[in-house]
Amino acid sequence: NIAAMRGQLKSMGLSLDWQREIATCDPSYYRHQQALFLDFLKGGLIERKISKVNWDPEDQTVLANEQVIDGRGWRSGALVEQKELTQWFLKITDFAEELNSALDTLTRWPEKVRLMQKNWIGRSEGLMVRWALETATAPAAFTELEIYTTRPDTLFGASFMAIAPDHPLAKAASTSNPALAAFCDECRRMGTSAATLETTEKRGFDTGVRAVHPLDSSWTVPVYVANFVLMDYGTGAIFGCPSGDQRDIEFARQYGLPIIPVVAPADEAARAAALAQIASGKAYDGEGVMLNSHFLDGMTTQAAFALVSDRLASESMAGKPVAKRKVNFRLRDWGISRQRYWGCPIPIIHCESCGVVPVPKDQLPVKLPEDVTFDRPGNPLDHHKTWKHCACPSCGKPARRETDTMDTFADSSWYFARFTDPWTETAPTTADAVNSWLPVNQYIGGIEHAILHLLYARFWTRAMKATGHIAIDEPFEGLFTQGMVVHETYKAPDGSWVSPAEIAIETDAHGRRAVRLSDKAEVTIGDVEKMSKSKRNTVDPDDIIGTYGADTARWFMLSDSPPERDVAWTEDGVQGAGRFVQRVWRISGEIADLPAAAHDGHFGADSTALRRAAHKALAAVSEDVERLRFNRCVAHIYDLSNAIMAALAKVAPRPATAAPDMTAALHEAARIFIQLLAPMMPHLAEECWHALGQPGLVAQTQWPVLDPALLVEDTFTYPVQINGKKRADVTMARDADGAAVEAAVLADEVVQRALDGRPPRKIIVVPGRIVNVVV
RNA sequence: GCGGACAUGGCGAAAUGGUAGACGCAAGGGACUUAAAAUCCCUCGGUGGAAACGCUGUGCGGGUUCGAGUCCCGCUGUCCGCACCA
Repeated sequence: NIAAMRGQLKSMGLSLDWQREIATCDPSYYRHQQALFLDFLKGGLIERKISKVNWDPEDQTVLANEQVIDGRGWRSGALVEQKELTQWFLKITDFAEELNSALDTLTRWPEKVRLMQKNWIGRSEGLMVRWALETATAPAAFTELEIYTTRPDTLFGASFMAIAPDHPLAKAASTSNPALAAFCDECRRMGTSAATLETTEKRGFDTGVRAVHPLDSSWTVPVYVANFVLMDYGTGAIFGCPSGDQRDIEFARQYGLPIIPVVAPADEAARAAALAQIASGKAYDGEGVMLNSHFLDGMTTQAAFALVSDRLASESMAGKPVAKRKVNFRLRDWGISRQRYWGCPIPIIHCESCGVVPVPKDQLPVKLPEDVTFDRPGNPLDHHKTWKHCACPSCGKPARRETDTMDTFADSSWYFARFTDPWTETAPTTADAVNSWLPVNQYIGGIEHAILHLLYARFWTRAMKATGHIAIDEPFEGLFTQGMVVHETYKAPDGSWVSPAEIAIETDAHGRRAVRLSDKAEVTIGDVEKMSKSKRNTVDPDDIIGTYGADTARWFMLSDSPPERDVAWTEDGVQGAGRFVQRVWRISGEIADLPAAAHDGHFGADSTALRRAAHKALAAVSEDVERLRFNRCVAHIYDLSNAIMAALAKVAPRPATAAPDMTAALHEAARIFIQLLAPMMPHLAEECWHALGQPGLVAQTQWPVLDPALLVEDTFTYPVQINGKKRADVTMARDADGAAVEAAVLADEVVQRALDGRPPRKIIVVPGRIVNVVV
């Protein structure tokens, strides 16, 4: 099946879950993923480092931040521990700059996705500044404190320094200060969930350490440990400029620290407003002109930024520059270690004497044991009696396998590359195949993959390039994010959710009511929401296919909404699609039954009108299908269906005597009709194609050839506006010139009445479009 | 808090700055039928009118334009992403 899939990859998209499933069913896939891991490790793209995680001691699992429910760090009754784990990290941050800047080259990606990735990568330009510490106040061996700031221009507004509770200086100062140590502990227990952050007040603890201002050695500021400073961004230390930062101003007001306005807009009124705003406790973080800033006064913020940066960079302290420019990223390295059974084993062996030893490539793949149990918390691989015990490939002594498995995002980060030559066993990819097939022309997935999957795949592709497995940077040339299928929700009187299959909808002039089938209880119709098991608003694909067929289901989904938007699954809508399926079959049958008569190639008015309709639909569908506007394709096909029905109605009373030109036109229209709908209703289309007496499969036919002459009408009916409002129609020959159109419009009765004898002030003729008369 | 998107009938939605509501669903009326289903025909933004036709209408307030659902400015609302990122 992978072989069959291969030819389609270029042109079609599959859902990520399908792709992932296909990829991981391939027994050789993990072998190559493990080989890639080892290549990445060798290439310095992977490192093993200590990371702090939320640990649920009861379930023995790592918790994601969003799983740590309440602010005190509890989850399902158990206290969440902060635990340090040694984990494997892919060094995506090494590519942060490139992953960010290359987003601009992805012109066929939705703007929204590119923006989300930009925000996620979070590039910022700033300055690293070293502040000297007053020796008498600082713990031994601490002579300076380095901070990161994006606003060096506001340095004269500094009134305090703040460091993270995990900052080395905080730890050192804690040793002689139990109260400070207690405060740091409390901060660590704080949750990091959004809800917690919103409600938590800014709190700090004065360490007693004082720092010397880099631009004025006579000026010192206190160093606090603060609960809002993050250890893993920048240096884990900041300088507080209350007038220019909302967090800092809250902190300063709480602890009675100075608030010095240093930036205000140049405009006098705006300046007063900004100063008043600061006085009332709201920071001004915009741009403007410097004040209260000594040699910077009067400069723009940009100029001050540059001057301070240059000046501090040229000054030196303890033999090194005081400051240097630094680009920082919000993006973190990708921790791929999972303490789970399901996933690709990490091909590493830990040896007491040799340390971390890669599994030799000829011993790959490291396979998961099949005799595992899930009867207790924790990682089954770790509990397995024999699996992890092995000999060190290097020294032969007893050693231990890595029991962590890879994040499954690793699997989905390169399957598209493997698919280009899935039979090769000697390497993950073969150069000719992978470089000729990739990048994927059109990728399709849900918006939920906007950041993680798509960013990881972009990174992994670059990593494979660095290790010589591929020659491209960007895996996906075009990206389309499709919507979800959503459904109404239903709630019984007792508040329980009721599934769509258990209810009946009654509709009358007063509206819609829902009743539970089992007990006739009135059911409340709720919002249309993403299908979920918990709200029971799901429909079973097997039921739909059993009742209506796959073509009906597909047709309905394509017809209802543009593909990037959610589509609401409704029983009425599916029934409508089902009726259309019947109609298509009927049309095919009726036209197939028309006697075939000799035709001389001349078409009369009625048959030409039908041919125009067919070719117009062909032109419109051809264009819209390329642009993935399937709901419009459906509308055009309905148009054509209506035109064919109308034509059929005329010949229906006596089909045996139908004019040969009309018969020919109907057959042509039917063929085009079936070919247009074949991509959306493939099964029905084949049946109809056969019924029409056409040879072979419609799927194998050439797309119909458009006759452009049929798109051009001989006449054009101009809408005539008077002062921008449509008041009349004037039908002209297609090639009538502007003057002729103008004359005809002015002669029109409605226009004459509006002009009331006066000449028009102005008349605009847009050839082939519209006429507007200004009176 | 920061960033972004969107707002059109009872509903899903159409509309390169050029006839707002294509196409479909729902609803109402009719034909066929003993009846129902299916099928076919008609009506379907609001409002006035017997009708012809008129007025009005794309969240709200302005602006640009011969002409704005579409472009610009300011609001309101909804949704999405990120979020103590210095």
